[in-house]
Amino acid sequence: MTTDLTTSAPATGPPTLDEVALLAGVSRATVSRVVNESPKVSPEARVAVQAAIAQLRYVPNRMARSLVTRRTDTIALVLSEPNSQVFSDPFFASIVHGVSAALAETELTLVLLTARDAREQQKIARYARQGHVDGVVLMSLHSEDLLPDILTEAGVPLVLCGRPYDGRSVAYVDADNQGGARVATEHLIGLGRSRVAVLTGPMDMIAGVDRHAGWVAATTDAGRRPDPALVAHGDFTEAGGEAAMARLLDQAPDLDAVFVASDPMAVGALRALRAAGRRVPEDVAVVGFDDADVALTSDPPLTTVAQPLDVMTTELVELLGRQIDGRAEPAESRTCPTRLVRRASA
Amino acid sequence: MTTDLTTSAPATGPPTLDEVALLAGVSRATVSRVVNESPKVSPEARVAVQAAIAQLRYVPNRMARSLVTRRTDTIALVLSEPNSQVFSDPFFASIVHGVSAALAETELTLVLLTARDAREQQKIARYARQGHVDGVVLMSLHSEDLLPDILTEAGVPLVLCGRPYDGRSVAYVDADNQGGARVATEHLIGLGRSRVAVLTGPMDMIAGVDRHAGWVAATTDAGRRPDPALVAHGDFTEAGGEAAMARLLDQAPDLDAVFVASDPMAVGALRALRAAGRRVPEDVAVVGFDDADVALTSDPPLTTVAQPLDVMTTELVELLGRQIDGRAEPAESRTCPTRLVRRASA
DNA sequence: TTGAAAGCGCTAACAT
DNA sequence: ATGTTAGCGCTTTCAA
Repeated sequence: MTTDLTTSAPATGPPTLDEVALLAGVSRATVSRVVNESPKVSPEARVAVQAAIAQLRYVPNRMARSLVTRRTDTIALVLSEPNSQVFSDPFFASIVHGVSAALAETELTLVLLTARDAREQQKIARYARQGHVDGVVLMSLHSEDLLPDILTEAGVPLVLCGRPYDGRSVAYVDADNQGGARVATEHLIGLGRSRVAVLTGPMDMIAGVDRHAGWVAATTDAGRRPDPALVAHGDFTEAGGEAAMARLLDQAPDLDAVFVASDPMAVGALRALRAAGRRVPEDVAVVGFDDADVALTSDPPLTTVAQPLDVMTTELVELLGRQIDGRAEPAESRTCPTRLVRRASA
Repeated sequence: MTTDLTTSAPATGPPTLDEVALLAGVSRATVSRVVNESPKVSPEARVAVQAAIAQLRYVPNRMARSLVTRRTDTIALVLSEPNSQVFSDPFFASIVHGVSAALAETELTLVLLTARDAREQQKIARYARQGHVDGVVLMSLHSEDLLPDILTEAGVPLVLCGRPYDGRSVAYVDADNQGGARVATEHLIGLGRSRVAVLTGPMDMIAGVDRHAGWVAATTDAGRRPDPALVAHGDFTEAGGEAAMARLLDQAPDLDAVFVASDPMAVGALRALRAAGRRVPEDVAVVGFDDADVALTSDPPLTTVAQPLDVMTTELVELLGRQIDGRAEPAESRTCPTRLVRRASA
């Protein structure tokens, strides 16, 4: 099954650099230069090579190339989360969309990897260590994740989407959750509301913690005591928001404003408020937190804290790129500002 | 920057086979045999090599291996669909979950790729042609997709998830949509209903076409004329289902049963029925089509046609595996039977 | 500007 | 059972 090199016998598999070189009447090196757009090639040679490439439908073998360049030109976006329905999370979908949009201009390819359990995490770690990707963007939503350590220790360029729960030294990009929550709360206070509640997320997610902290800070700064009765935790879902809002109304019937720390929860909260006969915003002013880069299509339209998802995804690939190129400070991170988007209601 | 081969100087990058061999006091070939679990290795050698591997934290370089084996041990699941919110589609999420579960037992890795436009399709085609993956499972929901042709023509093993719209000769795995729709309709007719409507999907999706065809077949077989007034098309979404149901009630106020061709649409349809003051199932009997392998948690619970997603995903990887190993008939395909799951209501 | 030659890290005959 | 050897397809000095 040895290929006869002396004849121009039809190739066994896909065409190689040598076959192109043969057809174009130049050397391998010249073909390589053309493929890699080196300027040091004569126009005639270039044309001949390009013709040969087209004729043979030549595509460079990335494995062979990677072997020498040590680059794969692909980065992984890994979703480390046991719950498989995270796909349905609009925030996740938006991040995927943003990152791949940021990569669209590039020659880089994005591969999506999911790790539902420790075993799959190991598999991904192996995949990365084996040199399949140049770097990884990790969306890890909870605290007990092995991947950051494994990857860092293995020297795989890594940027987290979302600040790590513990203060570990890893590069990350996050929205300014605390600042956003603070602005939202201040807005509500500025509206003259006296009992401003917060419907925050689970406290094992940093976003939940930070958004709660922002409410506490704004409340304290206004010279008020952060009343525990004004706090309820949802799970960032619509149903969770509805239940938590009901609890809040129970704990503090006199509340006249609420900052809801995610937009699905806000939809649920509005439903609970309606069910309780409270009017929005006359009776209760509501500010939401936009997790999905989508204007909240609620009824009534809500003022929201918007996350700059486009900025975040851009920073994500920018930072990862710097790490890959070796021109990044250790654990260089970004916290992207949010902004308050005022809509009709409050 | 040349590595000094005469000394055991600390390696520049990750450890290589040679370094392991040196440390274990054997040859490269023996290390390779241990790594690849060849039986032709003495216990002593094996132990020594394993120790060296552990000590050096050696991980084989997949690029180098692929270059010679011509295998990457990774397959791609590509989602070819312009609408980026497909991620939210529970059917898609279920397929991803099922395929990766089927692969969990294997050494194969699954990478997810998305193609929102022609440009991204080309990028993916290139990615596959460059030898990054051993094969691809393609979820292409609409008809005008370039990828099947490009990949087939490039000789990339390919299995479609869902029957291709045109009768092209490609391997695919699909649910028996027509059979399922037929059974659902027959069930409704068997219930004694005389005006059985259908709320089907868009006709540029084969699933929509097939499910509609099943309704037509069952209706005709029952000696009835398929009344156009009893047909409405949704877009497989909840909102689309609600709107289409409203249209249906408008076109045929006398309908007393409806087969709804997707479960999100069924949820919407129930809402529309409720809004119109129709009672389910007394007034209108409803059968849904379960796209997400999730028991419909509707109110009231609905009898549904269940797709065997676990079977489908298993077949998907099985078929692709056969193609990769070169032991598959050309365009060998599977149509997986559905079954009717009766619940309280109808 | 071009070509010749030396590998990248690994597997797979082929010897031994 | 083990080592030696020859590449896989490509990039990249180094000469010419």
